[in-house]
Amino acid sequence: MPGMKIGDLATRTGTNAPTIRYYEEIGLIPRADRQDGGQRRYGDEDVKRLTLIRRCREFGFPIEQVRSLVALAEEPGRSCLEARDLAREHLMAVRAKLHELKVLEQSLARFVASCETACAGGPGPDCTILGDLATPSSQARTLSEAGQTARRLRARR
Amino acid sequence: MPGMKIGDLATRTGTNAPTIRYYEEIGLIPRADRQDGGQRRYGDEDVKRLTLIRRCREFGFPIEQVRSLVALAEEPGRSCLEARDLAREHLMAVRAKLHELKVLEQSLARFVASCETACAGGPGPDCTILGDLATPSSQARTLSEAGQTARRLRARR
DNA sequence: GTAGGTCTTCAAGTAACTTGAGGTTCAAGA
DNA sequence: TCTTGAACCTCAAGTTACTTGAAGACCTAC
Repeated sequence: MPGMKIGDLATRTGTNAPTIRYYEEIGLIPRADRQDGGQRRYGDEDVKRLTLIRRCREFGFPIEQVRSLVALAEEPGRSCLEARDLAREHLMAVRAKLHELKVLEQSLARFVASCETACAGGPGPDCTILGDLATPSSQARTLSEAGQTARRLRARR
Repeated sequence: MPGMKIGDLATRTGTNAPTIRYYEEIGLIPRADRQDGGQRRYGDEDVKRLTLIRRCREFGFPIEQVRSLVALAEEPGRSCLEARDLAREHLMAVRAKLHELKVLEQSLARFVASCETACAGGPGPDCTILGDLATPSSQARTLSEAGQTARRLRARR
């Protein structure tokens, strides 16, 4: 009776139940306590852990990267500098993604807006505005650099 | 001699060459012109198309979603309203992601900063700050809602 | 003309889930 | 107390989106 079951944890963290079982299987989260019938029970720290995991996964950080971040979060006695460096690298990658995402957002917003005014009703023939969406970003290297970062992060386990 | 080869397109868009071949195979990009020896040649519009594709993929939009967006970008005569609606849905999803990413960025930044001051040198024992990273976001539903959106977008082909 | 880097196809491998089958558990209502 | 239906269990197979490898062809530069 203490703690929530897998379905509750799932809805609270925006994860599917099978995914949670999968994470347990690969050891990304610790094996959950079972009650008599064998059903898993979870507590608040499981919500926290899984939230962190999902947030990272949502933005393309590979499981192995997430695993090391989670490990740092769990063992507080470990080298603080190591944690900081890992977090800093993570942060840089996140910022690169943030930048790219803003570019995408602006292009889309501009597209929707011009759609609104251009073809107010019928099928407009001059709706080539999407071309704008596809222009390589100002520096023309941001995308590939973000890729680089991601790949580098992946490489170092 | 006209146009660039696959390696050039790859570096310009931050894509691997095999991925480009794969995209051609599944029909996400049109079959490239070949020169005598059978090697693919690309032009500027290929850079644009692939940039758009990669930008969308980078943020988790499934291939089939990207396919329809690209299709809209190619056929300008098509229903403008349809394009707008699709783009608008896309935009909402992007904004949700943007919000989540900002939360992640701030948590990471705060973590790095407090690491800086707390353990300026040796291994600090009180480095439990990572717990902060894992707190469910303010509304406690943002993450799952973003998931919802993504799933809905995926569902409608 | 030959060396090496880049290209070709095709097949198999990988990551991170997702879905399905077939059965068990549990809380709630009759 | 019994029963029924939703939610759980395990295990296996399927899916998406690539990635890697093998074995060979091409092409530019010396």
